[in-house]
Amino acid sequence: MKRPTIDDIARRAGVSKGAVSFALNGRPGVSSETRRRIQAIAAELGWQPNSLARALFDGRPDVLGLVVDRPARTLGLEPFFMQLISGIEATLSAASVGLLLQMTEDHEAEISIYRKWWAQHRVAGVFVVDLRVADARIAVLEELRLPAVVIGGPGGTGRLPAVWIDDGGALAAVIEHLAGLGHRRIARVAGPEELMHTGVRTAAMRATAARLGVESVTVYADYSGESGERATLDLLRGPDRPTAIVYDNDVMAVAGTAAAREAGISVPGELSVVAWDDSALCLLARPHLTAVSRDIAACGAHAARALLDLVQGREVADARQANPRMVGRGSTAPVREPVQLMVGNIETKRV
Amino acid sequence: MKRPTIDDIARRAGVSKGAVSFALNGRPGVSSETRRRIQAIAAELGWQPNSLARALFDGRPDVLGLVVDRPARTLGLEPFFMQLISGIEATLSAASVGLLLQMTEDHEAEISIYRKWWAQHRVAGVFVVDLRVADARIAVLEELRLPAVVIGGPGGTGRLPAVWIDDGGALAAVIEHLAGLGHRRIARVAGPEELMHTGVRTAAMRATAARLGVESVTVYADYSGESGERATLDLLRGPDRPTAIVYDNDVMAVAGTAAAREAGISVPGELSVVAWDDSALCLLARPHLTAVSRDIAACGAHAARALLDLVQGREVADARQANPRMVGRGSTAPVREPVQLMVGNIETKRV
DNA sequence: CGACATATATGAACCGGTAAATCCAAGGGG
DNA sequence: CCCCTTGGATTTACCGGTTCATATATGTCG
Repeated sequence: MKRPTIDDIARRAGVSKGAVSFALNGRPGVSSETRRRIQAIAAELGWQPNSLARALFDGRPDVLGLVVDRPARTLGLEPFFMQLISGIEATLSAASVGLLLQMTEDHEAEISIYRKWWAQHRVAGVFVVDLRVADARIAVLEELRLPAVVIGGPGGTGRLPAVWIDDGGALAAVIEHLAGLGHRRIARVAGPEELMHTGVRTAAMRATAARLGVESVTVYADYSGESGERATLDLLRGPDRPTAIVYDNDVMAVAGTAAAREAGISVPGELSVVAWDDSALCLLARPHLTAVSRDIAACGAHAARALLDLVQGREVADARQANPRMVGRGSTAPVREPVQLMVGNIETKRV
Repeated sequence: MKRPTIDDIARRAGVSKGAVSFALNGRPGVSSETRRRIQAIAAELGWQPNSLARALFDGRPDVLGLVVDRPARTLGLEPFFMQLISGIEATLSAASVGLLLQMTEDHEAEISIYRKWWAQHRVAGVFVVDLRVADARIAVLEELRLPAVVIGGPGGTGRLPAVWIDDGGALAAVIEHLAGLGHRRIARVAGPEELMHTGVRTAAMRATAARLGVESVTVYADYSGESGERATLDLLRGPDRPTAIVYDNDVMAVAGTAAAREAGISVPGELSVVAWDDSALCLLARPHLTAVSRDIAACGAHAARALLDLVQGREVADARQANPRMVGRGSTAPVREPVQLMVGNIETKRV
């Protein structure tokens, strides 16, 4: 099957190539009569612009790129990416812009992918995810002048526009909720320390805990179920056993909950659990997990719109997304009597 | 930053554009001395071919496409796609070929994406997943002569090469295993009936059950946790309660197991459970789920190699991937005494 | 009625590669 | 000494669009 070109249309319409281009792109230079005729022929032939020719001319393809740099092992269960991608995709496909996806397991490799994409004119811009503290990608993208939108932040994104969800506020709300239930020793099993939002949450946790006068401790894991399990058991066997644990993703929360119960610690009786990212996983676990729910797809959609704008040379401002909210379920409960009493006493004395 | 072109190199080397092209593509027509000089300059300038110009010339971009047509809701937890994509990606990125990803929630829409991709010269070929019975995509792709490799089958793929995993054999092995444990009433919570591999598994189940003289029943669900839960409860409350259930994916298996236990049915005491797709999810559940383990990433990698070959005009044969194997864990056990005795009696009488 | 603006269309250049055709000089054979 | 081959390079056309400079007609106005 041969794909029609504007030359075919021009011949059929008995006009020049240029006229066809004008007619199909809605720019002046052809009579409305001719325009209609040309459009009719184009429709009849099923003509579609050759994206390569177009992109070659204006030096920029209508494709945006996303590099995912996480071990495939932890990626599979992580609903985050699929949701993010589906949000991005919804916006891009409406704009007839493609999404180029590449996976890697190495920060340096990711940077060289950007360089390559840029040099080969493969993408007009990129989405940056999993922002790190002092992220090396930022400087490279600025140097290349490759349009980029960072999903994450705020801060640490240089001159690149950022789209983010207020993790700090959400974590504060979680701590407040737990403190309200009487918890006085709250632990958190966090994601990798080098990730920016891990730091944001840690800071928020520290501040909120201090404000409310509760103890807090953060241990770092890698988002995988095994790491969550290990971290949980360490916390539960340690000297000051927490009465509540907040997890930085739902995979670790589910694994941690199962591990705790196997160790004979009832959830939520002796331990309350809060998950981050409210995916179906939280409903697969028993009890159902209380979780922080964020609209990740909406965030992706917003980032996509921002990047489309940026590529077209428009100014783009940083944007905080709708606040996450906590969905209460069966994994959180008031602290049990003995502990509560003791704490109560202390509190009473203080008053 | 300006990206160097072969013209820049030609000027620097004091030769013509053509000479540079020959030198950099390793074709005859330049002396080895000149070739070295040109290559050195190209390396120094950090030249990379403009993929658009190249693709425009030979009418085919070095990009392959994948359309994922599943509701975003069930996609998130489905480790299948991430594993498949990561396998595909590993092969493609080694070959410097991009992967264009698009999501949709509509079979018809998927077909029009193919037409559009083809008409716009966006991809050189596509991967087809979730093969259906009498799949409408096959004819369209053949008509367009768009190179395509079907991940799924065998059969029903027309003239398109297929790469598949032997689901039928694996299901037979599972039934044999369960029958060996004494199970005589085995149910299966399957994926959507319109999917080809669902049918393959159903046929294998029926045949194996008949051969071994066990009862089998299949009910259809949609891969989501809720649907798995519902199907499980229906089976357990029905007249002939099965003593074992095989699930077509791990999400439904986990949900089903949890639902059964909540209904007071012990796993594996009163009910054995086998999951399909051995992801981390199976280890998050309690008890750990016995599962059919397939190397999905390897399958994706193979499909990618096949499609790369196909795009370059080489003949590609159908290929069955390494057989899946069953990983025994805590969710399967011999049938309990009362049932086993009863069945035993019947069997004895028959003999 | 001639000068001039306007509308409509054409032709050619360009984007950055690839490849076929052509050119040129050196070397070999008759 | 001339013809022919051959290696090494150049020229040129082409892929399929976009756009700019340039032609023609048409109409307007002084």
